[in-house]
Amino acid sequence: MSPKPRATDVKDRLVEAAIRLLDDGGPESLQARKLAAEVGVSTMAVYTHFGGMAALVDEVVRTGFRKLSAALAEVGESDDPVADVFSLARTYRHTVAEQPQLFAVTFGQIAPGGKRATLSDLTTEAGREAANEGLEAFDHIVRATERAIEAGRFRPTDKYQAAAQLWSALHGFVTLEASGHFGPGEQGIDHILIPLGITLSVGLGDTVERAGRSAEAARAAWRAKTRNARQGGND
Amino acid sequence: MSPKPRATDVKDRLVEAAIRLLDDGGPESLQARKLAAEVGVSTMAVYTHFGGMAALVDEVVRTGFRKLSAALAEVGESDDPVADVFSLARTYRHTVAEQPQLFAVTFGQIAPGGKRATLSDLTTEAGREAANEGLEAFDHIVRATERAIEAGRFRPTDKYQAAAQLWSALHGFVTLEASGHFGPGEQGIDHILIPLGITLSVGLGDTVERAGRSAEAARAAWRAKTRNARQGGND
DNA sequence: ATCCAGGTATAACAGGGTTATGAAATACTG
DNA sequence: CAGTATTTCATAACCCTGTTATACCTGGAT
Repeated sequence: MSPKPRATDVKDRLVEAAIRLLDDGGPESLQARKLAAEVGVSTMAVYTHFGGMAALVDEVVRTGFRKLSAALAEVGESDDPVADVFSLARTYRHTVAEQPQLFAVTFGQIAPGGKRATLSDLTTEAGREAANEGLEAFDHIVRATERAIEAGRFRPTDKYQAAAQLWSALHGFVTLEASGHFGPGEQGIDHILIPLGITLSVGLGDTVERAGRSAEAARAAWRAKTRNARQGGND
Repeated sequence: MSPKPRATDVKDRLVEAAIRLLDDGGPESLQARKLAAEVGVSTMAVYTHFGGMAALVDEVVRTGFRKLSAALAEVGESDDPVADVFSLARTYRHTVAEQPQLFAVTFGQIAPGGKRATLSDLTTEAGREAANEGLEAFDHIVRATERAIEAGRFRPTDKYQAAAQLWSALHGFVTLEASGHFGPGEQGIDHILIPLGITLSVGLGDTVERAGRSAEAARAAWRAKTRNARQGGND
């Protein structure tokens, strides 16, 4: 079945190098020749392993969604589902802000070579898997929303509909922030994202006081987590 | 001062042709040679009038923001500012959905050739003007928010902060819808966008009943407008 | 009539993705 | 163990796209 798997990790190394080039030099650096030079192979590797640059980019997109989904999975579930929503928002925003170039590609917004990525016209296998990973990321928001409804914090409504509202708002903020609105640095979080979360929570049925306390709890949890991460040394 | 203004409208025709190519064939169709063929000139025209494809794309971006701003300006101001917010949302969504390729470029999300457009690294004059036009579009939301606060519908808060929340949510919905989530057609409007607007209005201080009535008023106004547009024949 | 300045076409160059081809390396087969 | 098939990879070319160098042409100024 496998006559010559001489260096099978070339495929993975190509994807890793692609993300590295992307982070460093933006989409214009994501070129077959640079990629090959980075890994130490010829450009043919791109075609034997992926079939072309488009499919390799699909794989990069898939990796982005997987990273996002993994980051959201790490948030876990506390006994305050609304605080969990705020934690998911902070994590979503942080993950994207850390690798803006990767996620610009991931969200189908930039595509090296000028291709569009409408999720409907995903042809490659990796592209379809990427769409699934994206839904998986969304599912974390759905579950937190469901628990908020069950806990009586949100009015009983369709959980997907409510989660889609939260996702829209969160994604819009992250996108606009990444595009340079809301100024540089982290000021957009306190000035817009957290107030936006409170507005939505209240609009979905929570009280201003409880939503505010949940936002504060999520902020404390976030500080503790980043402090541990810095002490721990990784990331 | 003007030695040979033989066909000065070439510049405008290039931008028009660029948008046409974009709408029809996506960003990959936006090429200097196709553009020149479409207008009936040589590729040199791109360089004498713009200096390169990048500057031409900046001009396309500027046109997109101007269209958006003009569409929002047409909404006008009624005596129900919250209904105006809903009307702005419908208009924003409709304008983008009508020319998804154009606005994918406009929002700096796709850039033919794989360039990024972070608003911070806009070098050309057209790029800076585009950013201003974008702020102008945002200003329509700010003004409606301001009137909602003055009318006592929204709690007194910073109008920019509240408007940024509305903008994030609206932009996020439009972006995700354009990427293919929320399914095809217009179902996302009733299922997500309008409920999202009600959620935000309530969260910002309005009552559920009044927000719902404003949403309904905006829907009626929208139907009347589209009916007139169809009868009128244009668009 | 002559000169000059700017727009234009032509043709070449540069740098991307892609492909044809052959060599090298491994697993299966006898 | 020899041979064969199959997969990976390097080389070199090909095509397409943005860009540029150059000469021409046009229209107004002198």
